Amino acid sequence: MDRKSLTMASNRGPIKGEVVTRFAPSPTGFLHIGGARTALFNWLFSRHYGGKSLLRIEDTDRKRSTQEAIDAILDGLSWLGLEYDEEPFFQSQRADRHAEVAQQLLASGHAYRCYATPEELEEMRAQQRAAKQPMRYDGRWRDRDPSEAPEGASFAVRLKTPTEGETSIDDLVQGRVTVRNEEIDDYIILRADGTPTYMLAAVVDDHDMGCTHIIRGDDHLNNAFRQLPIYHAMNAIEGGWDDPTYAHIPLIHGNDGAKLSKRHGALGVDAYRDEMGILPEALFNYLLRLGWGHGDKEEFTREEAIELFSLDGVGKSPSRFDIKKLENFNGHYMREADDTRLAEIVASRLGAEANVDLLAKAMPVMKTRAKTIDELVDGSRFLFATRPLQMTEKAAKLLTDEGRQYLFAVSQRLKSENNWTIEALEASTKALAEDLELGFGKLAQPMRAALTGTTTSPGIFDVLVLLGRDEALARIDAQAVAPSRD
RNA sequence: GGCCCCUUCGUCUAGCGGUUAGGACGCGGCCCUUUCACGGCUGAAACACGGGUUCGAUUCCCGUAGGGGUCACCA
Repeated sequence: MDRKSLTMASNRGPIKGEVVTRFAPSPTGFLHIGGARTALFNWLFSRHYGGKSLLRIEDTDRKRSTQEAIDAILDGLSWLGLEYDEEPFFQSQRADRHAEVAQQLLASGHAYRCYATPEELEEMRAQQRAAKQPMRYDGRWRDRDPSEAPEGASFAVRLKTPTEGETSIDDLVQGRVTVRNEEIDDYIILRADGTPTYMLAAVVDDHDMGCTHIIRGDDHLNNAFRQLPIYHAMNAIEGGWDDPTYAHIPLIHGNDGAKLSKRHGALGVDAYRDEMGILPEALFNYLLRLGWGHGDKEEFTREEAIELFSLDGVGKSPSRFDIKKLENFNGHYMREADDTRLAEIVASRLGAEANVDLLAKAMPVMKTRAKTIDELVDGSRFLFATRPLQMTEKAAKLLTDEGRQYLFAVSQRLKSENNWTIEALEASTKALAEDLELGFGKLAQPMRAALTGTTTSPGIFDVLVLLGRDEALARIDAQAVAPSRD
């Protein structure tokens, strides 16, 4: 089956094994939320059809590309579990190939030399701007005879794009989109210094990598109409350059509806992992649901996502990033997560004093009380606190004279309790409350303060058992005061 | 400014001519309860506006308004 019938079959889905997608970030910064979702959709799409997922680093802007950014992107992708079927391609290593295609285009008359200087072009745009005319290259060198070229002047190579008619794409997300060809100017494919521009490099790489589907942000929608003429020209020259199928997914906006920028929480995925304590499966699920839906279903495992994902479930309107919902997913996945795994993550943040075994034991009662790893870490600190405990303001208020006297009574009672289990401790503490004719809370809150230094914690008997008899009694005794005689 | 795209509760979304417009997050209430959570129940909350087409429009078409994207020898 050739590419054409593949495209035509797109509403029923491509044929298994023939799909090749790519994620093509430019390494000028971390992997942000929008890029991560684009990567996710590409990956899911090709996995769904049993195709190939490729990765291409668009590092042709050497000034802005950094190794740190490349590492951060690779790291973020693997953390999310998006693995690729081949080693990453580096666009900068393919400049010769790009130039080669530019020469083919030039030799065949699909491109031409433009001797206009940057200053000259800037002036042209200024005039267009002033006259409120569309700003585009006016084709001043398009039909000039090569003999008119200034002696020894440098030139850029421009693509000779069609001037009449119109071009339509059947975008898998946007539907049919049509643009008049006159809107597309003759843009530069090879700079005066002989290096390729993005517009050329992306097309050549997509073709050479065999990409069948181009899934990217809809900020590239206009680029499709600029890139297609290269496919058409090369197809005329040597054949085999069929149009790819496009899918332009809407962008993610910040909470205020503006484009997601660094100010708006366009953090790198590493920040969600390291600073907030988000689990990869939570971000995966959240990103999946941002712009894509499948009926009422909210939670998806990786396998379900691969099974159910399709581009016609992707909406056309931009969506806003909502940290609350991400946190909700995170809480959900933490509750499902393996206790030892969570304990290890928490321990690595707590440092030397942490004990993974104790954390793992505590995790069942800790993790229902946290939405992020950060909260889990904070909630776990009391386990490793040293006496005298730091009291929060609220906890200190609980330790009134009365409260301290209750603690004394509790201490007396628990010291005679040899069976240090939740059930036994609960039975004797509640019996004490009855003896004293007190509500159980009157005893529990001062205990919580004395044992944890805070007013919120897991159930008080869980705390008692987790700390162990000696430490628990020591903490209570540290705050207890014997009732005065009078 | 030209071109392109978008518009269902505050947010993410379901809906694909006839529904009491559904779910989730968040928010309020109740239950559970030793705190905080979790969990359960429950409540408030939306089809941007104006024209058509149609027996009937959230759904199809055209405008208006609002929002977004893009117009480099950046990617």
